[in-house]
Amino acid sequence: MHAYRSHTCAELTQAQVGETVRLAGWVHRVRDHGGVLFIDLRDHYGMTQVLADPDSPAFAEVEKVRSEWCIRIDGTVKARAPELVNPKIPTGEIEVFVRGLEVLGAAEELPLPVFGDLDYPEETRLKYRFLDLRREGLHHNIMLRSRIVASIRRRMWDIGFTEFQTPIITASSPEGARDFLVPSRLHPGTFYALPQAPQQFKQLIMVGGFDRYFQIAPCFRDEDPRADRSPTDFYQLDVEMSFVEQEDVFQTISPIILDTFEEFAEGRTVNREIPRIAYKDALTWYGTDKPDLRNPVKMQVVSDHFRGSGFAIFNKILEQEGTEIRAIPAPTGGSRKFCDRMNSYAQKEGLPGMGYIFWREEGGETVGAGPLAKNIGPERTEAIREQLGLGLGDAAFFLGGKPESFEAFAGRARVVIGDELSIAAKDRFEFAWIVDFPMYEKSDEGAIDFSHNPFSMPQGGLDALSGDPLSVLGYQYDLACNGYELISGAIRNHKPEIMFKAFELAGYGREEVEARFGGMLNAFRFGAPPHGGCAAGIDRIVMLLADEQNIREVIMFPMNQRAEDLMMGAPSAPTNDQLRELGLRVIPQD
RNA sequence: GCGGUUGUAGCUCAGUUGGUUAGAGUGCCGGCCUGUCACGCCGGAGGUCGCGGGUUCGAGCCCCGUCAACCGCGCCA
Repeated sequence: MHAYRSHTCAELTQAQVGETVRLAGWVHRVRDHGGVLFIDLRDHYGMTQVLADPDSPAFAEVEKVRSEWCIRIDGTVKARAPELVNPKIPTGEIEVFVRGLEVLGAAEELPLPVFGDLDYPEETRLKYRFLDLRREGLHHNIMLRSRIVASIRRRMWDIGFTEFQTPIITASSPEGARDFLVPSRLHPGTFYALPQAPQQFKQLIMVGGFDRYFQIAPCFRDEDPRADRSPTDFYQLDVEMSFVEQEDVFQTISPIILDTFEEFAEGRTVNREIPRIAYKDALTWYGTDKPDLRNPVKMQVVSDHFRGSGFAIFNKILEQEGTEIRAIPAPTGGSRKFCDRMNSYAQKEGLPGMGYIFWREEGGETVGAGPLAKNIGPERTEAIREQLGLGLGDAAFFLGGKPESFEAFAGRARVVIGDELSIAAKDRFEFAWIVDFPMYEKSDEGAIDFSHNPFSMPQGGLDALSGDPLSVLGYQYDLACNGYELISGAIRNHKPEIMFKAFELAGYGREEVEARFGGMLNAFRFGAPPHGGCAAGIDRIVMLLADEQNIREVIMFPMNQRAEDLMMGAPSAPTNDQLRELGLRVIPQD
């Protein structure tokens, strides 16, 4: 007999009745009736009820075990009488009569119960992650993650991609997020950095003559976390291909994502036709570049209806350059109560307020109501209703000014409206490729800076870079799904002269670009192929498929909100010896 | 760095307008119980009400400060 088990806790059926078996696992639950005592024994695979009574030589020992002790039992498989069968578990037709017991690991009183499905504080869960991982929900999520990763990897191989590993200890990349630095012992005073992504390596792999690379790659960024963003490290499906245009990347990656989502959808539907939405349109219609398209609310520009109208506030706004009035339609939101609530929401968010019109019945007709409708009169109100495609019982909210001043709020308001009115579809995955990202943006100080990836190819190539930088679009794209950015990618800029020009517009001199990206730039001088790719957030894909709102629910050992590992005690102070060897001194913080 | 929410028994929570000895469930300890599968019944232990200060005859509750956790903003090419 094996030292620990002959079967798993999910394996035994009536076929083994009468056999002597050995099981090992954790005590999930004890039910002690004095004369007979039941234990639900749990392992990774499932649950088996074991029992003992005074006829068992191990009875006295079995009476002592408590929740979450790790034990091994020897016993005989018994069929349960029909009325005693437990249909809730696969092993419910049998039970094991215990004749021998070995305690493999006793447990103290638990800081976190494994049994049951109550919610517990994040702090406790993270500190005792090993207990939380025993619980059904998290255990299931982690297994799901593993299956999703395996599925993606198989799919990538199936269409001719190969996986390569890239360095973890590497050079700092000056753009983008904060680096995690690693001090060099051999070269005191210098530092390696952990890669924010294998970006430059995967491009060098293409220059190296390989094609269709992928990697489930760890990425390291020293930024503050969010519910959908892990601090310190996370995983990406990193992809790069040679001799491709943007459309080739879409055609290659879309099926991978769609098929993976369908495989794990469990009844949820997946939109197979992925729309392409220009970045600019996404901001206008949804107020964000990662719209949740399950929400039917689509904002529209309605400036013309207010130009020269009786509504002085918007009139005045429209006199200024670059201003717009936009409407957020709110189907079924046509009550004063709801409109007022949204108006105060806007005020809470720091805006002066949101004008609104709602349509109600008056003398057998659908008429627009509310102060704004009074101001602009019935004709304009009706024209707005027609443009927005609204009707009786609906409402619309209005925001005015320079789009960048209210766009982000409009996006949030759209989500709140969708939630409050319960008009967003559930049980769906709605994807959209967001395309035509601008190459540059104006910083708060007015300087021109890269708005996204500086390694992207500008649409129109070198010629496009001689005009207004702010109007240059890049071959750069995101895949949005249900309000999350799942994928980000680009066709890369593989021509040194275009790269110098692109960086020059953002204020980087030739020497600086040479110093910072010399490795990659040099490679582009020796026959670089046109190439492009993308990176998909593994953690977010799993989060969506696991129907979780927080990324920690799909990461085995996550950091807390302050990037601390409460279980391992990271970060921690180095020893003086370590510091001396590295030539470092810690400056005390105030 | 800023804003919001939360902090009471090992765990999950309740605690009225500021008023006697701060409660419940669960877990733990002891006792009873031979068919439970959230077993049941009886008893017991277990509290710096996050911490510090203030107001008050009296503070878990009100005020100020502070710490921690989470969510959001900034940040995240």
